[in-house]
Amino acid sequence: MKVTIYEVAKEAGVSTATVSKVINNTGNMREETRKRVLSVIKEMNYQPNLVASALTGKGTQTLGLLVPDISNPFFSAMARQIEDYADAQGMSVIMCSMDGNIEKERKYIELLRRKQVDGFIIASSFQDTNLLKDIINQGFPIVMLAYDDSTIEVSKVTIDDFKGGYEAASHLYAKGHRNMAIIAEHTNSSNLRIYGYRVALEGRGIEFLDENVYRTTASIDNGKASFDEIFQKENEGSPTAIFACNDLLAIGVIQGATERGMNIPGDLAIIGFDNTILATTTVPGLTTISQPIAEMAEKTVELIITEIKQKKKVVKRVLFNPELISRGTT
Amino acid sequence: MKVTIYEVAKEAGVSTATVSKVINNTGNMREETRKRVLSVIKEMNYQPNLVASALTGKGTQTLGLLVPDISNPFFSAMARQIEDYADAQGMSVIMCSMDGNIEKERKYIELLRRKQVDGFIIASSFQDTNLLKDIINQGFPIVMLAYDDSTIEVSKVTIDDFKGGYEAASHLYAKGHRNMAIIAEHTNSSNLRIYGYRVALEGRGIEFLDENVYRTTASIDNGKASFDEIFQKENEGSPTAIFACNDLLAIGVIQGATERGMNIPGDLAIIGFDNTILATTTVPGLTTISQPIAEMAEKTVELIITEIKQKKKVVKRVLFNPELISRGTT
DNA sequence: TTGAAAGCGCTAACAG
DNA sequence: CTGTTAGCGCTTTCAA
Repeated sequence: MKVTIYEVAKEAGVSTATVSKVINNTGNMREETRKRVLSVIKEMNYQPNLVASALTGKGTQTLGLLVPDISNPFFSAMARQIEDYADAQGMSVIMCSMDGNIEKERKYIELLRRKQVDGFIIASSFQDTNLLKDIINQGFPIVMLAYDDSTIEVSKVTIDDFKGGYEAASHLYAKGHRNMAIIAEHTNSSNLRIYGYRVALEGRGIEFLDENVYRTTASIDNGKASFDEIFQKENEGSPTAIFACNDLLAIGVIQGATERGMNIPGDLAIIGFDNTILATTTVPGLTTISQPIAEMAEKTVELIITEIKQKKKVVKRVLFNPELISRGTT
Repeated sequence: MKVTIYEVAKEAGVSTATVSKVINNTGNMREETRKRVLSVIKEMNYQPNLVASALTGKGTQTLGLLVPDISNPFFSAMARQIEDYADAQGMSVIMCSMDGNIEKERKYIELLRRKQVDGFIIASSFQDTNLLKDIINQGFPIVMLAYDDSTIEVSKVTIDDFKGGYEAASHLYAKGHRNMAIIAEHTNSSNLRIYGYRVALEGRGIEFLDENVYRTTASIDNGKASFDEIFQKENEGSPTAIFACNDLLAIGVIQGATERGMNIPGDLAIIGFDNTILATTTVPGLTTISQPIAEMAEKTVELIITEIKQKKKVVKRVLFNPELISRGTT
């Protein structure tokens, strides 16, 4: 049988209240008593039952992390950092991959609610924002990470997507490119990146053409498909550079270009976004826009924990700076 | 205020016992009663508190997943599958990255114990096996995934590492290589892979030399460092092929070789292990030995859940077959 | 078919 | 400084 606070109390010759106090370092008591209880705890290898403790109102010390797909290197890198910072605060994290699927979103949100998680971290995107609004109304702390939906009033930690797009375009321009295409997702952040890219180009007198924007969803295969689409218009005006809104897409482009025997960056320059591990494994290495994942994760955890502790809603926006990592593809 | 089973009971004009029965689909009752309770539940948007339910003895419906590092693509792929299969059984998973760090192992194990997880999945490796033995003795269900330590008596789901090594060597031999090196980790599974590799070579009359085995830990940088080590012996007998015991190491080798201007696979053939997403992003693609991650994850979840439900230890060993995925590096 | 009531293990007034 | 006790929200006999 598992040892409970009662056994410890009896063995130490005190009440459960006293034991509870030493566990939680609350209240005062004679040093001698504390010592004795402590030694009994150790001797019996007593492990407080956090479920019972949670039931009395002290939270579950667990966070729900909702990402599109934990097996995507960008999110797993993010998850890892979140795990570390959360753990440093005594919090565990339950991971949930949504796959952009509304049904999964509903199921997971409900499950986490029932499990009484202390807060939610929503990363990157979410389809059914009404679900989010519901839990916000129910008073659950939420922080959005790398995801900005202005209709949702919660703290948000994001990168400056506009600036990222601007820098990508500026970099390509500096390398001499005048005709470029962009492969983007159907997301808010992609839109901002496109906008930054556009402003950078127009500021340099280059016309921005909507037809040079290709939309798809993040995957290597889709990147390759977009590449094919771009280059099957066998016209003379093919772009000399492509800005992909994430590394996965950029790698698809690299693969497509390589298959066609194109030289990178000679025939085609490529720049990605996110600076995932994948950007370091290609040959040549992928030039990309880096997000400071660790700092973003740290800030996210800090915000959510603050909100949990204060037991009142806080709404802050924290914006991080993107950084261009120049490698071989440009 | 959150709505509890009491409010529901009162509103429906029944006792909490009855509400509990309809939630859990237990006991019998008039259909009309059930209907009425159900409608009140819906109308009040009642969400049963799983923490309270856990306290009464019905488990927490959560699993602890202990991996070396969730940001490593192999483990994040694994985690994703485990999450899916666990969720299908109504279980959540708390992720924990150990980093091969004994202190973290101790902390996480203790935390998960206190949180009353229903079971543990230990993936790939673990330093302090005594911790494992302790929780086994305390009756916690455990399954080991892609990790075989014969001193620990629990269910295990692994790949046939011997066969994987054997096939890697056979493949290289078939491609005409006679002088090869192997980069391995300090793990049991690496040892088995080396052994399979050795048997394959010796069976073909090739002498196996211990000096051709390089040991390190999994990372791209270490792979590159091992490559350098192999080729800095500027002797004439440099290997024409390298078998790396995982994709990360293999990619380090690709990078090292590329930097030296070597042609792959012309000057050097490379084969990895795991078939992670990284193997698809290199150019040329990395030939590697694939582990059936989805099936392994499914089996793992099945075993742990069976053990949890039966409330008694079961010890099974499930072995999966590796598969050679031939790409451009050989 | 339904309900009363005793827990599950811990916490937090409150009293002594 | 320490203990008594009433919950936290749900489940589960056992009676009725």
